[in-house]
Amino acid sequence: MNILPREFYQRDTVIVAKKLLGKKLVRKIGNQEISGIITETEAYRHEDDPASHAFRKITDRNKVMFGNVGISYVYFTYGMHYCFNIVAKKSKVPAGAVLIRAIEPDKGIKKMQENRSLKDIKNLTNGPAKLTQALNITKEHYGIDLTKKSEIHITEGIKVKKIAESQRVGIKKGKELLWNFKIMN
DNA sequence: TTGAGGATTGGCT
DNA sequence: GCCAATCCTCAAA
Repeated sequence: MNILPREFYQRDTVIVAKKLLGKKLVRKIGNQEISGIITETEAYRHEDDPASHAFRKITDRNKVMFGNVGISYVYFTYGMHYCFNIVAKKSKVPAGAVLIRAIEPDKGIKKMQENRSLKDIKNLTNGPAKLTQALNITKEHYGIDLTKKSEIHITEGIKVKKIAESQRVGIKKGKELLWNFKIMN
């Protein structure tokens, strides 16, 4: 399966968020492979988006959002959860990233069940902090290049028939923007 | 230097 | 439906 090239992420953040639906998120742990199809994403941009971590200015945490595209942005929140994002923006814009909110388990389901201490497949990776736990993604994976065949990368996946747009989840500002995207297959 | 709050989840009522 | 868990980040003083 082909890894998505850097240029894929060199477009408007909202476009990339939609295009990432149906793609495959692959996590390699030693010689084992865990993967899932991306089924829900959200776009977070820059100064036009008050909900974005990059809204105010560059800091130690959000600095990768201002850097090269196709890089992972992992952050820690609520004292117990990690969320996984991919830096994506057109070249004119200084910052932006796509939050991966849900995936559908593909390979390594048994390993995901171990990581989550849960058997129920439909609840394994259907939330932003659930999928990082299932794929064992932590702040160790902050700033890694997803266009290389490393621990985490994104490949071509399935065809998407229809995309549903809605308000983003769990934010206070910027709710009027319909930048949450889900697969409707 | 400090403390308020967070792109969430799961368990309990 | 409600709320605790839990700790890192950043804005404000």
